[in-house]
Amino acid sequence: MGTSSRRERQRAERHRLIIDAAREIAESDGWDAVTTRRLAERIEYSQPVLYSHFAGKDAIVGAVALDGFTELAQRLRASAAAASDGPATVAALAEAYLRFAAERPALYEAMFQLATDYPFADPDSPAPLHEGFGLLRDGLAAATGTEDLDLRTELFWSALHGLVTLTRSGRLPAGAQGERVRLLVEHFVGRRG
Amino acid sequence: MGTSSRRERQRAERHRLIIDAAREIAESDGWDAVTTRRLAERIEYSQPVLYSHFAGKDAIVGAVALDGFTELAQRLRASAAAASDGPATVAALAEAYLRFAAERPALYEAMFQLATDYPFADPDSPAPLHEGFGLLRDGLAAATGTEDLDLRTELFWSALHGLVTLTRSGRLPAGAQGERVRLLVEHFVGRRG
DNA sequence: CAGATTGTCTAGCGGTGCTAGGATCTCGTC
DNA sequence: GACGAGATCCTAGCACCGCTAGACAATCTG
Repeated sequence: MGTSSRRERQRAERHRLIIDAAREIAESDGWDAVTTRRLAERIEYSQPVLYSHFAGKDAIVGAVALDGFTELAQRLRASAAAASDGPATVAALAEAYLRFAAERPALYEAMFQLATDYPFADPDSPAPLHEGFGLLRDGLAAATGTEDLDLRTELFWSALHGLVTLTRSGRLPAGAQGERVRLLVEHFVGRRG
Repeated sequence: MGTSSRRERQRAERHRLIIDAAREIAESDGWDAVTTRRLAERIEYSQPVLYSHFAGKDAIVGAVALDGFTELAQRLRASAAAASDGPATVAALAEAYLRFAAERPALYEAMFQLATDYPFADPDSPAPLHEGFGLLRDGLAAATGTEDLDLRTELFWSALHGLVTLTRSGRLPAGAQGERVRLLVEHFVGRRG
């Protein structure tokens, strides 16, 4: 039984190793470079071992995406905690969101383009997603009240996500992101001069 | 020379045939089902023929995407023309945009997820993209003036695009799209009651 | 030590985008 | 009308993909 607990621990370590390897390859060479053969080589096991940990490649991507949602929630939490009043919180959240997307492009891609599961509002959705949505909602509530709060949060998230994807694909010029954030916050917390 | 013009015409027809075949397969079975082998079978030629028309599969997807941008611009133009005043135009544009994305999912995917070229604001970008952006801009200008117009147009497009992708991936519940459009327009043309 | 169980690897399946090289068909010229 | 030149097209195959069956080795159990 002592041995079997060691086995379980080693298995968990290898599980983590696979996820980290996938993330590292994706961050350095893009998700196209994340193939089961390369993953196997990286973790120094053969391909079939991957399938004893995950149902398939999609599940591995999904695990990386979940890590991403955790990191995003962390960043949003920190930025909201550091802001002074309601409107400043909304601005800080937006900036933190866009900064995360810019600094972790492979992670963001896994979260929103590759792993299409994990719905937001669903009670069954993993905690980090729930928390991320909740942080945005609380920020908006502090700045603008609770009317249509869920819908406005969804809209706010949509605008942020749209900015990220359109900027990333080169559709929007990358330069004026700061100005766009300013306008975004203006539109969502009401204008004042 | 009469024969060579016929040859050119036939080549152009086959070019069109390839694009339409790709679009049809994508719309009925998804883009994963659009393979060069299936395309070749559909147009009743062998695979290499595809490569005498397009540089690769990406170029075929890009051609479908361009068709999509043309159709989107057409819809936006029609909906703007039918609207009464400025705010109504903005609402009509938003509704037309979301309706297009909902009715032509494969086309929208080609335009925004698969064919990452074609920037918006660039003067070199194809006419339909330019026109689509211009229609959104003109609608916003009629409702809200010209201050920060380009940036606000980019933001408006981002919000629409974010709504589309998050809804499509199941992240947002599909039901309340009408309410979200109402809020979106409210946020962009100013609140009144 | 023998047997059962667990863990891992080799080898291979059917699929992908893409291309080299040969066959065929059409055309202008004699 | 026969013929060489050139355009046109197809067969066959490359390297890669995600995934899996079945053989092999290591470990635990009686």
